[in-house]
Amino acid sequence: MSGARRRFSRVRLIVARCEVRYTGRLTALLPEALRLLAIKSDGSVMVHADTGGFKPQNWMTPPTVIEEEPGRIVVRKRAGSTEDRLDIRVVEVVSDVTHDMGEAAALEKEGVERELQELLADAPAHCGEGFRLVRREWPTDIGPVDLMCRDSEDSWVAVEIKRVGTIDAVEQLTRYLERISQDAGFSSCRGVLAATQIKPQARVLAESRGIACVEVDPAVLRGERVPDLTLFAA
Amino acid sequence: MSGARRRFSRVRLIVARCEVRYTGRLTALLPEALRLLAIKSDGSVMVHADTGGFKPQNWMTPPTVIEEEPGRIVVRKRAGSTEDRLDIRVVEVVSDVTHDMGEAAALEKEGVERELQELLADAPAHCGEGFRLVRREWPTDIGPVDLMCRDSEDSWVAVEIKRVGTIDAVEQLTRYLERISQDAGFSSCRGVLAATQIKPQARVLAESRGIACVEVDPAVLRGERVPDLTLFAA
DNA sequence: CGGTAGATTTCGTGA
DNA sequence: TCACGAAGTCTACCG
Repeated sequence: MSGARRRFSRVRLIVARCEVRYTGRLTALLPEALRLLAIKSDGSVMVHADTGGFKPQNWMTPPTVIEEEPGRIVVRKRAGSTEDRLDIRVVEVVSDVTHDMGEAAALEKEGVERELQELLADAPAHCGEGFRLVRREWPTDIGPVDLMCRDSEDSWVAVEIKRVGTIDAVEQLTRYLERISQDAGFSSCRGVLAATQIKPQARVLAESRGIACVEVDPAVLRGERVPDLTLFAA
Repeated sequence: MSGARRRFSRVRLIVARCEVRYTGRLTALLPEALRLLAIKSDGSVMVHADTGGFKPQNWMTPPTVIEEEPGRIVVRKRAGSTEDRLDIRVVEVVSDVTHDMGEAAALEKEGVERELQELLADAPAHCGEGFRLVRREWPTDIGPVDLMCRDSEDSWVAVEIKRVGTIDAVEQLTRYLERISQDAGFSSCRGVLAATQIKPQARVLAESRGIACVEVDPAVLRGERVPDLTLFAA
């Protein structure tokens, strides 16, 4: 079944003078100009200009229905009770090619939050002195705590891990702590925010709520780099 | 000066079998496969597969430095103290075309939060009966309140405006209210969350904190649509 | 299918 | 330049 879909794996690239109108969550009009249209086999449609970085000027994400007739391409998509719609009025086609693409292997990433959580689960002491891991993804009814630990005095500590620690992360951890502390035995549970980078305002908010902040370096956790000696200097 | 730059307004499209490695904020590897490379004249580089929606599998946003030699394209970019780097090992080129693009006119948008704020500033009564606007973007030291109003009993009301009202919006408004209520004369200030759509969980959280929720319809605010009569029925 | 959290978020704006 | 907040965020995951 999925093999059958693979056969249609292709990208169509159209360079054309066109006007594009989007109606949906907002209304947007791209006046007539030369643009690049890219249509993927999964139904994605992108309208690119020569500038503007990685973001298309206009687009539609799958699942879509694409209708084409001479001088006109309409892309439609259900969006709740209404409909998102991309109307492309094609004035002149400069180029229109379709390329068959083979099966693309998956992207391998490292350095995202997931990996950070794995590294800190293996070395919880980087979150605080004497920390021992009790459980990763400790469940609460409003979502899982990234790491639940006990500290050197056997007190509970909930650790929230982010790549970038923002106010949102502090709010999230605060909600967990509110929830956890309602359970008997956890009333004294405290919180630690561990992140590769912690925003100043997040730090202020966290510390005003008694939440500790720890900046961690993934390279150090991976053992690729020797930690800054001053961290351990007496 | 800007005219000179315009002359190089173009997009280069390469379909090639290649392997792509990104190192920077994280490390990512795309194994060898047939992919679409798009290089814009502003220095943007995108690596697309046939699926995966509007987001490239790998990319680099301007400003970049692009170095090319046979079988290899390297895209580099300063990122703080380090360097972001996209290494493309090109095994086989299927197609390599460059298209000149004219000047693309600017995009016109409406319907975003900004417009909603303007509309509600002109008609604050849609946020609550008898509301009068005192000030838009009322400053606090943790950020501006969207609308500061007084209600029919002359009490202060802080209005937070969102397109979609989520838990985050409730948290944000809660912070403002905490901050505002520390000032003499504002201790009784209450909060209203106004949004075109309010998520059920956000509504529950808001109401548990005494924050009122109001769903507003931009079309009605613009006078394009007659409001649902049941809203005003006795 | 709806809701939540993550993202190389990107992108704009104001200090 | 930095930091924060919006975005047609998009996307993956979980219920």
